[in-house]
Amino acid sequence: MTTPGTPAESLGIGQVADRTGLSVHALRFYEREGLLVGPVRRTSGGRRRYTAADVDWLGICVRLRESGMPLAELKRFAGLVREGPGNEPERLRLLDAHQRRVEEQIRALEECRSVIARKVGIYAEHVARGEAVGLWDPTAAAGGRPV
Amino acid sequence: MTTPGTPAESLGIGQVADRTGLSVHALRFYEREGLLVGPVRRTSGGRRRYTAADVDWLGICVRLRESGMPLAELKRFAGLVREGPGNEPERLRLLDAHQRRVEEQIRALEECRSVIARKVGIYAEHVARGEAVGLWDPTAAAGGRPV
DNA sequence: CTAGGAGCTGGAGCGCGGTCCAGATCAAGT
DNA sequence: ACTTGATCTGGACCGCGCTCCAGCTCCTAG
Repeated sequence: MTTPGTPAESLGIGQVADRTGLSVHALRFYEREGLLVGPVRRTSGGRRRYTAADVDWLGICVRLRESGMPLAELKRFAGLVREGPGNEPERLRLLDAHQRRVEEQIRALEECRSVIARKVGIYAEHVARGEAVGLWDPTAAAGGRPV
Repeated sequence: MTTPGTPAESLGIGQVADRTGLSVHALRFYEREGLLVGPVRRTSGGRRRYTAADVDWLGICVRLRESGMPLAELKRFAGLVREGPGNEPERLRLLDAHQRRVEEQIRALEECRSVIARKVGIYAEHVARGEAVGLWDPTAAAGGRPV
């Protein structure tokens, strides 16, 4: 698809920031921290030029981060990829473990949601009743928890 | 031992820590930060005694925190509850807004999960069939499959 | 009575994940 | 040439949410 070494296909840091949702600060930070698979190419003037592959990788980084992977682990993953073929089982273990954590997170969030939804329901009812009656009556304990 | 022979209706900070999953440090911190609805009762010796209502409230705090509510907002909520009846609509708005954020989080996580699951699938396939074959060369990134 | 563990306070410190600043350089438009 | 804006580097700094420390007190078990 892309002719190797074609500079026209590369993006500046600002454009990459736009596309990935990361700030330019974060992009430089990630690079410094070794979260990228390869070194970012530079123009003669020293500006970063990101390839499509760089952007793809950053997209993955964003997903992994969004789902709670710590930078340290992301760094480990980047390291494995950087090493090249041979460690796929390890990459798989890492991703798979993360996936399980994500599933657990979703489960936990759903539980939170249902707890909150119940509270919302209670308040909605109180509010509806209060507005129907006019004002809430502080003396009415209403037989429920105030929370 | 671990369990002081204390009256049933109130709990020491350690017991509350056990029941809520918060550390004793966190419990004292939350109190200092005004995240509790009322002041915690004390023994004559100055030790905290938590009521069931305190523990209930802390349970809610834990859920809200787990689902990403910042302490500042939790504090605001605590403040509203502390004020007593009259501000239910505001409490409702707060909880409802949070609930929506939680739902958005779940959505985002599910998207991440599916992206990750796809990667896991790819790696699983590679690992299953590729132990003997050279898989993918990171240096030949141009035009190659993304990681 | 004594020992040892749980709890107290105020305040310092920490890990994470960036964010921001200063001061310089590069690149593009007019 | 000049201006404007994007980008560069190294390092300082920040917000959040706790966590830990020192030094002391309380309280119960043996």
